[in-house]
Order: sequence, then structure tokens, then C-alpha cells
Amino acid sequence: MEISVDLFKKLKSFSEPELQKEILKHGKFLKASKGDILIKEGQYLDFLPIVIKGLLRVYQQKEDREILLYYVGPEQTCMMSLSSAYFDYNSTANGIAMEPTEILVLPAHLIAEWQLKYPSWSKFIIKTFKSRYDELLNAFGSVAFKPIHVRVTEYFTEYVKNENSNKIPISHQTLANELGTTRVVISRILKQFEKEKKVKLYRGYIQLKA
Amino acid sequence: MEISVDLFKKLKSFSEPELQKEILKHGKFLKASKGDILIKEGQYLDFLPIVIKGLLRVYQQKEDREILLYYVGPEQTCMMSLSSAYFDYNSTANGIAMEPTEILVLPAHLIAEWQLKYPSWSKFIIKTFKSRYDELLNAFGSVAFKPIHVRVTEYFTEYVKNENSNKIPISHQTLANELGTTRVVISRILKQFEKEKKVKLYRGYIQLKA
DNA sequence: TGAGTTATGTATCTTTTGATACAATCAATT
DNA sequence: AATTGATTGTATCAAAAGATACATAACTCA
Repeated sequence: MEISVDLFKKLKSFSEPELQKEILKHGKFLKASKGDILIKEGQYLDFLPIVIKGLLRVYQQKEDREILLYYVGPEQTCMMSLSSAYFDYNSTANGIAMEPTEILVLPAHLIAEWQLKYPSWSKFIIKTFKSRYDELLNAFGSVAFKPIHVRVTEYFTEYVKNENSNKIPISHQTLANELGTTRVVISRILKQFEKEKKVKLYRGYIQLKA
Repeated sequence: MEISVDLFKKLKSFSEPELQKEILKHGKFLKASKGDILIKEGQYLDFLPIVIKGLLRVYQQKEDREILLYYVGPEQTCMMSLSSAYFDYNSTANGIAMEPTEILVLPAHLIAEWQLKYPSWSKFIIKTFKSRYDELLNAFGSVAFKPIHVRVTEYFTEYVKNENSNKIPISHQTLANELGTTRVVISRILKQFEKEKKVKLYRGYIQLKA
């Protein structure tokens, strides 16, 4: 697939025609398959990936445990690369494609340049920083103050809100990774929830009740 | 004290003369006493505080426990207000002056405006976002993966690095607040450290050994 | 000086979380 | 059908953290 003007039907954040021209001129298009690792901890990033379609999962890893920082969906970009446009910076997180994902790749040096030229770009950048920060702050508050069973419940609530479905297709292990704990802990908590008639457990998915 | 050109001896981030003029024109000067609460959770902020001298502590609170997010020192500003310049936003943290603190207060609406006009301002803004994000990410990783006794040790290491002193003037209760736990837990850990000859405990301060 | 306040020490008990081990079940593939 | 791997269920044990309660020590200031 080629980069074309159609792109901006999906990227409504960039309204100025001049900016659109520049994006078409400098941008490259990339397709990632499910499971592709796009960003690694310690890696230096000199490009800015903007997701067109699909989903990236950004997480931290320590030994065999990992924890979710945030997802990058369509029209969003990644903090880590954003930072390295201004400063020497190595990513402190990993990014992996959760599904087939289409990405617009821009050279990092343009970020600062466009910041001064295009209000919509400037707003996009700030918005990215702000929302990532908020998400992280939120996750931080949860980890610092809430016991895991509450965080599991909140994960479910969030899922229902976003996906509008009571059937959550996730394994215990994966859920444990999202929340930064271990599989046994999650299985234990879910079993307890089942006893309390809050959920029904199946292989590969969880059915929420009420 | 009046706002004057002397200000920019302390605020080296703003190099353009034009920008300096604007700051002198629109900025107000504020003195906060130790203990003054400048930002409250839930509060809407339409101003941007930049610390000239002194120190602000920004933290979250849940019931009777609190946890440190970051400090704002000279030449730095606060994420929360930065965000509200662009979006409707209520602060999700509290900010308190740790010592007598001098603050330059700017109307929030100028943030976006200056972003497009002054490269040094733009850089300052991004730098703020980035470093606050990094700090938070760091704190997050600690809370998610490290047991409290390790975080206590890291707190000490950090203190020595910044203050260049082995004598840490802090009460157990305050240290507990910094790390988001309770006093008894901290006392227990410190006593253990003392048994291991890592520290000596006194009323009001902790003496690090070796 | 002595009354009140803040800081520290510590014991006991409970809850939460984590580590390890193993069995049972389901799914996919040869 | 048999093998393999992923998923789930659970039991046991240990460690970390939190809650509560109470005693003591040190400071402060009227």
C-alpha cells in the first residue's frame, strides 16, 4: 500500500494542507504482523511511529514479569520515540503489535520543526504527552494503592466499556502480565470471583455476569 | 520583589529576548511559605507555575496514605497545569511547598501561543513533559516490581547523590509517605537495616554508614 | 518543671501476594 | 489415536506488607 491523501481520512488530527503535504513527502508506511516487536527496552529511536490501524501494546519487563503501560491505537503515537526527538534517549519500554498493524513512520527530527510550524501538530504532540501521562498516573495509582483483585475488576470494567462485550477473551497468564503479577495469583482470584457468582470461567475467556 | 530582567539569570531556559519581554509583561510573582498547598486534587488550573527558587512536592493521596510523584525545583514547572492549558483538566495530584518558594505564574492560555513562536519555550515544554514522564515511569517500575526495603535503599542512594550528605533528616512517618506505605513498616525495615549495620537511627534523622 | 506533642520501638495477628509443584483438561497437529 | 503444548485448578509453604495496640523516649514551650 502506498501513502496517499486517503491517509488523512484516518488521521484527522492533522488538518493543515501544508502539514499533510509534508507528511506525504517524508513519511513511510510500515506493516507489522501480530507479535512483531517494534520497540525494545534500551533501544535508541530516531523515528516516530503513528498508528493508522491496529494496536500496539507498550509494556515494561523485569526478569520474567511484565506490566502493561498503555496501548497505542489508531491516530496515536508512542511517548518513547517522541522523547528521543529532543533528547538522547533510550526506550525504557517495549512495544509489540497485538494485531496486524499499519504504521506511519516519520523521521524524528521533523517533530521539533513541525512543532513551530503547525498548530495541529503541536496540539497532537502535547495531547500525546498528556494522555500518556494520565494513563501512567492512573496505572501508578492503581499499583500503589489497590489490591490485585480490585485491579482485575477494574480491568474488566474497562474492557466492557471499550469493547462493549461481557465476554473477555484472555488467558489467566496474559491477564497476569497485564497487571504485573503471576498466573497463579490470577487463577486464585478468578476462582474466588466465580464462587461469588461474579464471573464464569472458560478456557480462553471469561464471561462476566450482571 | 518585582519581576525584573534579573529573573533570566535564574531562568536560563528562555533565551529569546522577545520571549523574555512577554514573560515580564504577563508574568506575576508569587511567594509561597513552607507548607502552603498550591495545587489540590480536583482543582482546575488556568495558570502555569514555574519555580524560581525553592521546592514543590507533588503527590497523590488516597484516604490516609499518600505517595510522592515528583519534586518541582528551580527552573521547572508542573505537569498538571501544563495539561490544563490545552484541555479541560482537573489536577489529579497535590502540590505543596517544602520550603519558602518563589514562583513565576503565567496565564495558561499563553502556553499554546508561545509554543508556536518561541523554540526555547517549545523545548522547555517538551522537556518538562518528558522528564516528568520519565520520573513517573521510574517510580512506577519501582512500585510495581520492588519490595519496600529496596525502595528505601534507593531513596537513600538518591538522597546522597543529590544532597551529598550521609545524614538524612527525615522522620519515619514522612519517609513512609514518600514511599506510599505506613510508618510501622518503615520503622521495622530501618531497625533491620540498623541490625545489619547499614544505618544508625536517631530521632529526626538517619545516619548512613559506609 | 511538667504537660503535651511528636517520634520511635516492638509485639501480635491477619491478609495479600508470591513461589513451587503437580494434576487435569483442552486443542492442535502429525 | 497419540503426542505435544497451552491452559486451568489447586495444595502447600513462605515472605511481605498492613492493621492495631501500646510503651517509651525526646523534644518544646508555657
